[in-house]
Amino acid sequence: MLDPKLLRGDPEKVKAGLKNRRGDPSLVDEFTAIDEKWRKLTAGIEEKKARRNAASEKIGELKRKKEDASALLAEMKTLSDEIKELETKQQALESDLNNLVLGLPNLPDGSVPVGEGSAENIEVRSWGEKPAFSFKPLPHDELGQRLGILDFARAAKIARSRFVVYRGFGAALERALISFMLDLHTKEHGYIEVLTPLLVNADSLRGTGQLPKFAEDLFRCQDDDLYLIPTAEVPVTNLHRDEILEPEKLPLKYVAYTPCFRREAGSYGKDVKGIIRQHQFNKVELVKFTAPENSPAEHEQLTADAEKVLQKLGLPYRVVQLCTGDLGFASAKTYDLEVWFPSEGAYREISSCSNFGSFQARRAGIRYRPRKETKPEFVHTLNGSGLAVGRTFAAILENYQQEDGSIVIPEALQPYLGGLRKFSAI
RNA sequence: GGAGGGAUGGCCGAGCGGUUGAUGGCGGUAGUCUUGAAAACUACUAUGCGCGUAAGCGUAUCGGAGGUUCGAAUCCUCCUCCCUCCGCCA
Repeated sequence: MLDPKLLRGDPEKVKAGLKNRRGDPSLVDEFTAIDEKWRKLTAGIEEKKARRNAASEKIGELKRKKEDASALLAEMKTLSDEIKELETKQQALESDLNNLVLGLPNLPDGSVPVGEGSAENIEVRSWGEKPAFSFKPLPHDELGQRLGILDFARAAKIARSRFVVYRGFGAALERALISFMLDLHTKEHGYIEVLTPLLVNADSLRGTGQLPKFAEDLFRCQDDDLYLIPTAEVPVTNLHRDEILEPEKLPLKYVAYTPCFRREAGSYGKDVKGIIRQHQFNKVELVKFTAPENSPAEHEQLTADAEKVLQKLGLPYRVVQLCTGDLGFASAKTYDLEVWFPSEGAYREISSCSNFGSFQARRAGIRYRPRKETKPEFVHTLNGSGLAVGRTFAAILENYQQEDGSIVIPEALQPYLGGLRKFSAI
């Protein structure tokens, strides 16, 4: 959520920011118009309430002295009715204002390149050497099926399309990746591991920005009004919703493994093959709460922490900075990590590391007190995948495939697979 | 699922229609005392919103949403969460 004071104080700046990220600047004018009405109305209501409060006190006094208060009483009756009527109008304005503000995306950070879409994203750096093959490298889904470790047909039978069954070594590899990532981030990067609910309420989704705008992307349990999480960002960031954090505890760093559930509405026909785009996938997520002045540095570090996973696994990747037009709804600045897929001869997103500034903190009421005597301020929140496990699985199959159809296990992963160095179909 | 009990400020805990934003305690901050510290004592110590350059003024907030009333932390209705007992269950 944007600061209403910024919306009021510098509407032109907000409009410019919205334009850059392909938002609708006219919403700012709409806000101003409703806000002005609201303020006028509110001032009137408060003035009436002040009168009522004063009179009520007097009535109490009169009654205690057993004097007659009926004239005042009658007067206050009509005043109270007036207030009630005005408050109905006020509530309508507030709800309009609220919906409007909750629908506004975050403003891009000043350091983000202006651009229309993914074509204008900027490669920041790349790492690793793309493997050279003396044969035509196969796509991961084909490898997985040949090795008997991925089963799409049966997953579609028991659920529907865009689900997968991991079998045998496949299941073990997925589990090994999860453990490896969690160990790396907890033991070497200082994150606290959390295991959260996978179902969350609407307040949580509003806090991180998935609601109200992106309801169609979520699986919802209608009877209970709970939603399956689309990312661990939701439960982990909301861990501290409506809290005031101790400044000495910042930065607070969490890592969480969770399955993620996405309806993928509107992506029909996109990535239909393989495990790149599934309704359910595993992800290890990094989440940070920081003081505002530290968030840029923490953002760089978080990105580096995610990169470390790819480096240890020996997977070639590049870091891309998203331009203003490609930024996610809540993000002020984002780096995508893209891993190399030999079968496609292309890099594909495997992690997205974002600084949300105070956008989520304001929605979710996450604050800290810089000093004992100062007022609480909103923290900055950041998060990034460290990494998307399914896509990491796919990248390993593709990058480590051998001509005989076997898969070489990256060294860092071997301890998690009982020392296995290579997997071949049985 | 059935029967009961509860939710109040950073925390504990009073209040149960009329200066109650809310007694008291703990914690915190500042000061007095002390060579220093502890102890003791004194003062201060919630947040949102509006108006105002500011001091400040107004208003709202006692789990949430409604209602009754001139006036609600206190009464009524619905909802959520927590606790105890029974049932069921991994």
